[in-house]
Amino acid sequence: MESKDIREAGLKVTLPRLKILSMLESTQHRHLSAEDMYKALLEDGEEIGLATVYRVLTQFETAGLVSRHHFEGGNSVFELNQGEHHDHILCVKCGRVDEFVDELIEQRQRTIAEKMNYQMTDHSLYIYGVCSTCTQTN
Amino acid sequence: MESKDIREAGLKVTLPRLKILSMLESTQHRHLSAEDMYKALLEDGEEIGLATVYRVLTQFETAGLVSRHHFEGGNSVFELNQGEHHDHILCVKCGRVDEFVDELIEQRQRTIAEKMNYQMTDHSLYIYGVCSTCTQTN
DNA sequence: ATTAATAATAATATAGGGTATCATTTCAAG
DNA sequence: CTTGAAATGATACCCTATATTATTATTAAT
Repeated sequence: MESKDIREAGLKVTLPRLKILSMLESTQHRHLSAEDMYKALLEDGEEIGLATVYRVLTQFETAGLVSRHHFEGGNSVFELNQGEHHDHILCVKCGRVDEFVDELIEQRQRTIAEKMNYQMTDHSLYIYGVCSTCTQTN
Repeated sequence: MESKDIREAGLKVTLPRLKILSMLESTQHRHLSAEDMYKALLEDGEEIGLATVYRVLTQFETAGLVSRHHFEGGNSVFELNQGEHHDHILCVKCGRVDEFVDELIEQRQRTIAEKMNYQMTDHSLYIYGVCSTCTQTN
């Protein structure tokens, strides 16, 4: 019942929003760019404009339904907010994305912000590397 | 003697490159966007094109002389590589940028990459918040 | 110093991600 | 249903950054 989430965000329940939300829920590739989604929707026979995809994703982000990530050297990528906060490790060769949680790093960041007299609002941590598959292949 | 660095990078020593390098060395604002530098050069009466600024900075990055950072919601920012590696904490209100080093976080990142079978090549950590000045002012 | 080979520059066009505009369509409350 | 408000889709546009290319500057060899 995704329509509930949309309604609770103060948005009308429309076909594009339902499609985009369900795509984010269902896909194995949980980190998708707006362009990715646009193309996938086209292939599914949905006539949804690219502008709408961007607009809806921005609204979802504002409503706290999704997060936007700016991975190095690529487009922005969107991810459904579910489960606990996590950071990302990604392969610079194949683009694979994995997630991890590390409470020690989280704490340490809070400590640093305090020490430097910042009221922390957010943080982003990306680890880049070559995944095991790509290491073996090459 | 900045010309040595440029020559060692396999690049010809030209006026634009000298100007850009010395600007990165001298400024208090050690984190500058290409646009920032372009404007500053214009004000100094230098006739250096924006494309050249971008080109030179990319070459410097390739040569390992500077690092490029993608701060949230702004242009790319360039910084001279000197001293040890550090991460950044920045103010979402005034754009102030501070640096910090935390060996514990560094280690932890390496451990995580290992555990997840990634050969780590790089990482980026940005903490966002409101700096002390902006907290008081508002 | 001159010169020739080569690389770099400046100006401009172009690319690419993302947003603004606006006429048309869709939703949902009565 | 009807109707007003909100959302959509098409397109134009903005902005950062890169590609193109004729001209200019640098360097190494004379």
